[in-house]
Amino acid sequence: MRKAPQQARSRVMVERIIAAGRAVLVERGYDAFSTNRVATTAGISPGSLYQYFPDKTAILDIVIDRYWEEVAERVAASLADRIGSFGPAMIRETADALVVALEADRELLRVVSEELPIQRSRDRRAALERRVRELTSTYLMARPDLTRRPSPATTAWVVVLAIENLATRWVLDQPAGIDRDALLDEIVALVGGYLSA
Amino acid sequence: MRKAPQQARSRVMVERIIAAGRAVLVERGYDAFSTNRVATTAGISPGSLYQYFPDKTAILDIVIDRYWEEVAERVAASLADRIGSFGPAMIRETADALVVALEADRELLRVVSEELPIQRSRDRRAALERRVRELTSTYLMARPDLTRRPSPATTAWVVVLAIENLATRWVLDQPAGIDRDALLDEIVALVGGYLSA
DNA sequence: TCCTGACGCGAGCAATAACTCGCTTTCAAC
DNA sequence: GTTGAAAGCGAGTTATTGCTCGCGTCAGGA
Repeated sequence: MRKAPQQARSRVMVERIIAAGRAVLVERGYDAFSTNRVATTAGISPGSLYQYFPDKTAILDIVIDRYWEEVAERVAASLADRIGSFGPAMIRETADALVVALEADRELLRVVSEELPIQRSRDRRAALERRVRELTSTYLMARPDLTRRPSPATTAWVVVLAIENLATRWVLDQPAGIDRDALLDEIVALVGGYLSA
Repeated sequence: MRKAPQQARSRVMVERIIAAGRAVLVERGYDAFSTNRVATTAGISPGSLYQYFPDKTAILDIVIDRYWEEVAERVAASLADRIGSFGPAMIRETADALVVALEADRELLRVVSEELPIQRSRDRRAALERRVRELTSTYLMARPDLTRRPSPATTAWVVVLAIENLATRWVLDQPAGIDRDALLDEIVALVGGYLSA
């Protein structure tokens, strides 16, 4: 950020710009994400925009960061509720929390996952993924009775990737014949079967 | 294509343009994929480019189409070799064929998967995915003894998505501590465990 | 060899977009 | 109320890019 907003009106404007950025992204797509259009949508002038954001990508980054932050927070909250539980129920509930979090802003998920040059959101997403993977890995090391797989790190990699991808594709594609409960059944079967294979 | 090349030299040029398109994509990234740069890289003038391609996206589409075509062909060839076989060996060999096919042009895979606004390659990729899914689904219906999962369509969706994603991420991220054999072990365990869950 | 159409060229047009700068308006401390 | 700084404006600058068009060149059949 180029300069910290000091007065209340400017803090409001920064928020309006971010909100407008999200709106443009969702309603017009990434191609239409120009500084001029974001400014117009926010009801301000391009010059004002550049008082607080050094360039176009800074706005984009904040929108994306906030999105993943929100997803992470929701999943983390669900996990915190169930510390100590384990087995199929835990898998199911965690997957459910992820699906709910992704569904909360399906339109932005679509843009972020399918339209954006992924490089942009990659770092933040990878960081989130790594955190979850490490959590899973240490959990597996602490409870070796839960699986017959030899390497906790590898196992965590597989599980996290599989769940993340299934949840994302399900939310975006809404495949016919698979409702939410069916999806969770499949995820539990996939992960459960894998861990005891 | 705007006009069919008739003489040999123009046919050569069309190929040179496509090759240059691939090169620009791989070496400079999607952002640098401009018609002028593609023309310069091909050693021709922008005007010549437009004699055969109606617009920029036409070149891009051909490059991407050819990539997925090649991947599909390699996997299909591997499957054709093993018609009739089944079980863990088939899973392993098919996954292996996919990994090999994706590794053949890792750099282009990176651009196509991570840098391109996915919408571009989505149709072709989705078509390929659907073909494989339907194949898997009918196979599962013909051999209900192979799995305990109730819905062949859903099972195929899960299996294809999981394998595709694990293979792609492995090729692109080269995760430490997981070599090719380990990856295939994990895929076999994941899919095998799931089918008998 | 000549001629016609296919081929190829590259300067340049039109549109767009990121970003700036000189100016006015608003705020708040005194 | 005065004043200096912060906030806000929007026309304009610069750079890029997709694409065209008029003109010269080359291939190959007669």
